[in-house]
Amino acid sequence: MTFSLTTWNINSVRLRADAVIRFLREERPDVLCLQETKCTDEQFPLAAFEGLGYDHVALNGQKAYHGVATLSRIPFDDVVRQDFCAVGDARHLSVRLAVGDRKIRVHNLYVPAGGDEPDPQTNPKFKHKLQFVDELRRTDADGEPGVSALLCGDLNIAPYENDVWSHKQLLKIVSHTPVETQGLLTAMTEGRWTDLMRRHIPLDEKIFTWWSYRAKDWEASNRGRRLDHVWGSSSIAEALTAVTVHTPVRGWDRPSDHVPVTATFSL
Amino acid sequence: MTFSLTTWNINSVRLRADAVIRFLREERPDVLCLQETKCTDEQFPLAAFEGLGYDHVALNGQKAYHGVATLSRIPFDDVVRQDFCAVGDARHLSVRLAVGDRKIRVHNLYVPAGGDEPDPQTNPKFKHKLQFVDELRRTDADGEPGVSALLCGDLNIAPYENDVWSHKQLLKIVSHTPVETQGLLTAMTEGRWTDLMRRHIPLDEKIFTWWSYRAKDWEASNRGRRLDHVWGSSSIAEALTAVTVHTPVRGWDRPSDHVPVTATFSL
DNA sequence: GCTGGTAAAG
DNA sequence: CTTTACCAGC
Repeated sequence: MTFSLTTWNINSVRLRADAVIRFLREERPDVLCLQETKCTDEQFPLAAFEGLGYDHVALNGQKAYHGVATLSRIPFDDVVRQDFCAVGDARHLSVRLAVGDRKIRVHNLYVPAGGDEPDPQTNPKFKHKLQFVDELRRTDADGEPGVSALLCGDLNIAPYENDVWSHKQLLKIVSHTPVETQGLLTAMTEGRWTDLMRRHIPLDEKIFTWWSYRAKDWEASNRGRRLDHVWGSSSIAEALTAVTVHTPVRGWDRPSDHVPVTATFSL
Repeated sequence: MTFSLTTWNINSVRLRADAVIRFLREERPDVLCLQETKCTDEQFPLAAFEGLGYDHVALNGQKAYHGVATLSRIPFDDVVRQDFCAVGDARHLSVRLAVGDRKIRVHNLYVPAGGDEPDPQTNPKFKHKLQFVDELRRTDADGEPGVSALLCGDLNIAPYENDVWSHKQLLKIVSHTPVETQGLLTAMTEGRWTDLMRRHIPLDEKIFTWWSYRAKDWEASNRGRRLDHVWGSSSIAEALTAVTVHTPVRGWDRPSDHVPVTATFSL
């Protein structure tokens, strides 16, 4: 039995509902985790997604900023919203569902971007980001007995050298500074998570899931970063069969700056 | 010798420089008075209008709001900017030019819209509008000996019954309330102006120069108003040969909500 | 630099 | 409905 999950920072779900529909029609993942929906739960374009088979939708939205949503073909046993850093941001949503007799917890996360200056003393956004990642250490892949876990989303950190177009040029750029990359890898390790994208694609191969809107020709310059991630508990990591970065989506009309990433499992 | 003048609320001259160029190429009025340029004099797209023969440009702009500009094929003898209501708004610009041996003063005006509620007690925007129109009474068509005068622009008032799509339905709507229409007609009379559009087009014929952006199909519903005007001193009113409301311009790509109005004279 | 949402104005 | 400014994000 296969199971697939996609994570996608959609950068306004209202503006890109059509892109979401196209993606769901073409790829049909079992679960789609969206970040940066940028709308309240009331504003979420639920009607647009009807009739596609994604009858189970969990929302954690807020006005204008952030916001996460999980759409699923499989019903949820449980929905949890965690208020990281207790600031009231809509940045986390987890659901539990059952695939056959396997229970799976799916965390959907949107880590703060962190602003421009990589100094927690002077930049409160960067401090917030570091605190968020620190708090993420407590999210345990094996926290629920008998439940496998997946954690995906826009983590806004590119931890490895080949997660950015130029390791050297980005060492002082927020998303690839040592304090962030170390923090993220620490959270991953302490939480007993496996980086599924890197389990499938070797560390010496570049992976990008995000290309800035600033570049005239994102494809030609290809100055991307891997900001989006899929992590799994050991129990589910063993079942991973494929990871797909949907790069062509960046070339769609009026695209998000992030592309979807799909992990597929044989359970 | 013919002379023609066009008034046009352009609703951002930067966004619609191409429309202005198209209009000038097709119609070639001697003078074009623009309102709602929505830019400072530094931001005005002067370069875009080069090579069309409109070498004489007078500007009274401000950041983001209001702003008037007069483009001319005939040089100016004089330029005056009047600060109506002494609030520092860029809503007036007058130039003087010579056509043969006739001197003409051309006033270019953008009267405040006045907000939604037609009550000067509760709505300061409406109070401002009424004060502006009151001050307009002092603009005299015969103020300069030996100089004919034209006054044009977006006066934001539709004074006659056939200046709106429904007199009855608009009596309490700002732009057609009795206090405004009476105020405008008083200013016209006291200033010894002739309504040139209504000299050419009889009062029992509807004239519209503006259609709301809000209507789905402006042409089908045709719920317009005559908010734009051309007035003249008696001396030049006698020379009027035609008035053209350029209605098709409302159907151009990404149009202004106002269309140009041209008055033509045989001097 | 390009994108998004908000808010005010018309 | 449209435009502008402003703010935030990346």
